[in-house]
Amino acid sequence: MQYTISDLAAQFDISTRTIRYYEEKGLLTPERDAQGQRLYHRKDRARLQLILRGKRFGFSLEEIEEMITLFDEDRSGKKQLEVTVAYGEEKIQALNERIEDMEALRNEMQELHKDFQKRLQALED
Amino acid sequence: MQYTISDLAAQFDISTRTIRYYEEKGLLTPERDAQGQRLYHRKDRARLQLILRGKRFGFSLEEIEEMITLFDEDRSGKKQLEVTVAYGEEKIQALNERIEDMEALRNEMQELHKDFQKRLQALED
DNA sequence: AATTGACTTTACGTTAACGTCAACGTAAAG
DNA sequence: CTTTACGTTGACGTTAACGTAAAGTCAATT
Repeated sequence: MQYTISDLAAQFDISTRTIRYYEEKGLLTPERDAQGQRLYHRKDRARLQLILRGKRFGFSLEEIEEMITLFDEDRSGKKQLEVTVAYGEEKIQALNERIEDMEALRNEMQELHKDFQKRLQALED
Repeated sequence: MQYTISDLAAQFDISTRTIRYYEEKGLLTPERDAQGQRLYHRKDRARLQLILRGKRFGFSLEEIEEMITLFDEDRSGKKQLEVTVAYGEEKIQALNERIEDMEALRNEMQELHKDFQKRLQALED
């Protein structure tokens, strides 16, 4: 399964410029066909999806790059593996905190929402 | 309990410029003392906290403004209440989707992390 | 053969979210 | 009374993350 740049743009509802920009920044490295056109495969698509997901949580492209290259390179040496594992744990922990934080926000909003619903009920009686 | 601008800046580890910027954009409206200095109270502090929380999830200041004014104004009329309640439900739903999305990201990272741990274990035997 | 459509690169433009600097006011401390 | 610390309002600077326009390539269609 392979995609052209506008295929991906359509799928994710972003501009081709955006995709090329991610490549400029080193976040994507698609193949090229005989005419020099970009060819994206399953793996490139997954990467793009990760990028967009990260963006939705307020991570900068720089942070996202860190996160995806973290588990992407050949880290065969033991030392390298140790660093990767330790750093990965940090990142996952940070993610967990963020999730909790977001749940707190949702709960706050739900409380407020309940209040408003009550007031509406009172009016409807 | 009241705070000066640098009190808040220190508490949240942001610059005073940032706080003034949020005021420029209408997100904060602190009192002024006799000398024209900004005075922040409990409610202002809570608002700032909400703003910063929203930022961490990649919401723009414009979106954040929407969310905080949503439950902030005097919406006494039934029509107003209905609109607020309906809109609030939408926002909460969006938040929930975002939380799920974030959990998906965390799970992906955890899977990768496990792989690396296994490879490390294999080396250590 | 000419047009259409999708792609390419290069380069300048734009906006949000601040940083930074200048010039000034005020109040407390030494 | 001067210094120090903290506040104020402009106003210009900066950076990330794209938008947009120009000029060209290539393959398929008319």
